[in-house]
Amino acid sequence: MANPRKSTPPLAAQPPVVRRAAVLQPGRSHGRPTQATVAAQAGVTTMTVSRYLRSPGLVAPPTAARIDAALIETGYTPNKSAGLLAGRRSSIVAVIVPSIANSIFSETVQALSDGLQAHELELLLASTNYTLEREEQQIRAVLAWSPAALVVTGRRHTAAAMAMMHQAQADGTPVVEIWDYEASDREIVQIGFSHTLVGELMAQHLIGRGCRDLVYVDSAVPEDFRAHERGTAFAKAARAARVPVRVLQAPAMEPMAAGRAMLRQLLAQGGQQRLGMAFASDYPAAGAWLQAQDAGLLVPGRLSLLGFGDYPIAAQLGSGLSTVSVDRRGIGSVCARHLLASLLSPATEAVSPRQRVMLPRILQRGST
Amino acid sequence: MANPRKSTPPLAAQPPVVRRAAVLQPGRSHGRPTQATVAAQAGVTTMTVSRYLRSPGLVAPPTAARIDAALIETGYTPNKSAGLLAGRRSSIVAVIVPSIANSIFSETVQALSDGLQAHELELLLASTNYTLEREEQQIRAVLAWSPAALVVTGRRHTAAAMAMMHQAQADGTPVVEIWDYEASDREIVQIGFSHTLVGELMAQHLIGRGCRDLVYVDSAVPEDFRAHERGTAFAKAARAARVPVRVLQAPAMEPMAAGRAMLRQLLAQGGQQRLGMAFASDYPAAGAWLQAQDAGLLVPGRLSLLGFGDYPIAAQLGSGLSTVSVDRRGIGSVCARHLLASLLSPATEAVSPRQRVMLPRILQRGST
DNA sequence: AAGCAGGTTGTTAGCGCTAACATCAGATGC
DNA sequence: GCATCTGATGTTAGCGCTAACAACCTGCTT
Repeated sequence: MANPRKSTPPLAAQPPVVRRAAVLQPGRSHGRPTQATVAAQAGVTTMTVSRYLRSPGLVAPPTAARIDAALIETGYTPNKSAGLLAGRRSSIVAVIVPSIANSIFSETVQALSDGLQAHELELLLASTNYTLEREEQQIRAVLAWSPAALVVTGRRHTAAAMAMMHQAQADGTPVVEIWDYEASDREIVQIGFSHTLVGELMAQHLIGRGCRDLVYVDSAVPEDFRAHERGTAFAKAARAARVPVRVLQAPAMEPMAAGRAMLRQLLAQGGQQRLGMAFASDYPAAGAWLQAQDAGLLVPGRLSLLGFGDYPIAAQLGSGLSTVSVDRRGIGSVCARHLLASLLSPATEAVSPRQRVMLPRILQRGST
Repeated sequence: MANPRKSTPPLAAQPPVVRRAAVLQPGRSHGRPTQATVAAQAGVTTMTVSRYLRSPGLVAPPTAARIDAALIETGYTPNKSAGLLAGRRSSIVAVIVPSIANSIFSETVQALSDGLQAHELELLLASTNYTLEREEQQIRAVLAWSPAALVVTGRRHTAAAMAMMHQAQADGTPVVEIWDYEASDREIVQIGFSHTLVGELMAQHLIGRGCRDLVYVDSAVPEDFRAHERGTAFAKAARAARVPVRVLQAPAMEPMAAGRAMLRQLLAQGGQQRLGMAFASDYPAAGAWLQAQDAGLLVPGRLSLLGFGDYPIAAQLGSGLSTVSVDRRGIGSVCARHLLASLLSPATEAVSPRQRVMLPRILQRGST
């Protein structure tokens, strides 16, 4: 835990935001109606209002009706901060992903959200922009809201982040890592698939389709460890099969444009063999596909293209872009099930390890 | 002189990994270290710890050092709920968008987030999945967290949602509608552009490029009001120019596939004129582009295609897909600036109406 | 020497809500 | 008729933190 602020701008001690009703009672009150307002209106105590809101069955029908009327009349909005503070039961599940925009995670998040919604759990979503440092910050930030559970992406974190995760788990907050599944001695639950396996499958597929010159176009993002891991496994598998292989990093530009650029660059270098290119995602693969088409290159005769992720675009390109399909939604829904189970009965592990491993699958289409 | 009167090191006494003892003190405490834990450790009162955390300059250096050490040793995590409750000062900006996954909004959200980050404001993001009812629920839900500001998408809402927005605004919480800008008598600040104008521009562009048979392929989502609005304006402008026009709803399938399907359907119907198709987004337009290519159709000779949004894919397709460029990031950053201004000085409106209107722009590429 | 400014820390009193228990009717049993 | 139970509501005491102000230190006037 680092200290919150290092350098001290002595006068800049101003709070970032002042949100107060302009002129109010001497009291510190918000101005908004509270349970006390409702209670007064309905002629009961706040406890009865609270009780009615959280378990209406315990309140006598006539009283309930009065409270109901008062709720509407006052326009009461609950104050979750107060509820959380007093009740010590959180309705928040904190989820930290590398990127919100990236649709590869958004489907998982959607599935997770769907699975939790029925149980009145809300999602607190944060993104790290693919940096571990920012992830650490975000974990710290979301923990300040005392979430009921914490979900992070991948199994690589800063030491401080790991410490917080373990601390949270020790305090009884379920912690889950998604989008990865690799043997480890840690006690954090993983839900995902093996990126090593994906890399191997990709290499095997391209070799099986007759490629004798392999290239893995790696993600340009330094901290996209999962993409790198697929690349490493890809290269290893290729070498094991005695097929020449290169791992090249995509240029740091828009992914489809990067795919185009990579193919141009490779073609400029010449080479006789049937070239097999595997990509860190479908987008650069699609870019390369379009580039190949513009260049009049025979796909898959001269060039085979294999993407990753099974994004919609892969199915739309001509005879289709081969890709690796992973159960993005599955990760989210299994995660939801796991969390619900462990929140309801902390002792048991309701979702078995077997259910937490997803199996990646090669989707062969026209490009290989 | 850190003098621990309370000789209870609460953390050291805990065994390494135990699921939060059910056998804790009779108290209702969480178990996690609080400011009181830190204060005891540092030999000061909680107030001094609180003070140090929020304005370090007010604490004497030696004390600050002791507190710093205590913070690290205890592994203190702040409790935002308690802080919010006591301080009545929120660091949350609630943002409600139709879809998180949809990259059209994610860039705006990203820009907004970037703009707020420097001021220690966090984003509470919620999505409506394009239904007004769900939007109302989400507004209700986020208001329970007493956000410092509320940002919603578009200008159509349920009556109850509108009531909550106005109530919030009356209570001093800035409320902003993004992604739309149309004259109205309400007092909610809008930041965006006129979708009517976009529709007109699209029609004019296609007509200008010689199309004499126009089609607007509308969004399949019933509550994507902004797409419908563009379509309505498109049709109106075409009729004004005495050019035949149809507005067709895309089939409810994956957007690119829907674009393909629409073009197939139109071609099956025949027609001699130069066809001009405008789409609700670049994705179906890209689908149609791919379909046209597969069918060997002359673009833009026989068929002109015009997308919306200027997504990356538009630039990648052959000689490019013409589209409408809107300043997605701009909406977010102007919104951030506006919120910061009105949070700091609620009275003034720092961002002028002129700055809040974005101008859509036709981006002509190879497809028209 | 008393007074005073300015910096540093402590005290008190909540914020809005809820757990745990207490209370008090009316209904039931014998 | 009295003890007992059940159901409905109230009372008390916080949750962890912070606003407001009080108290206490220097060091320096006057």
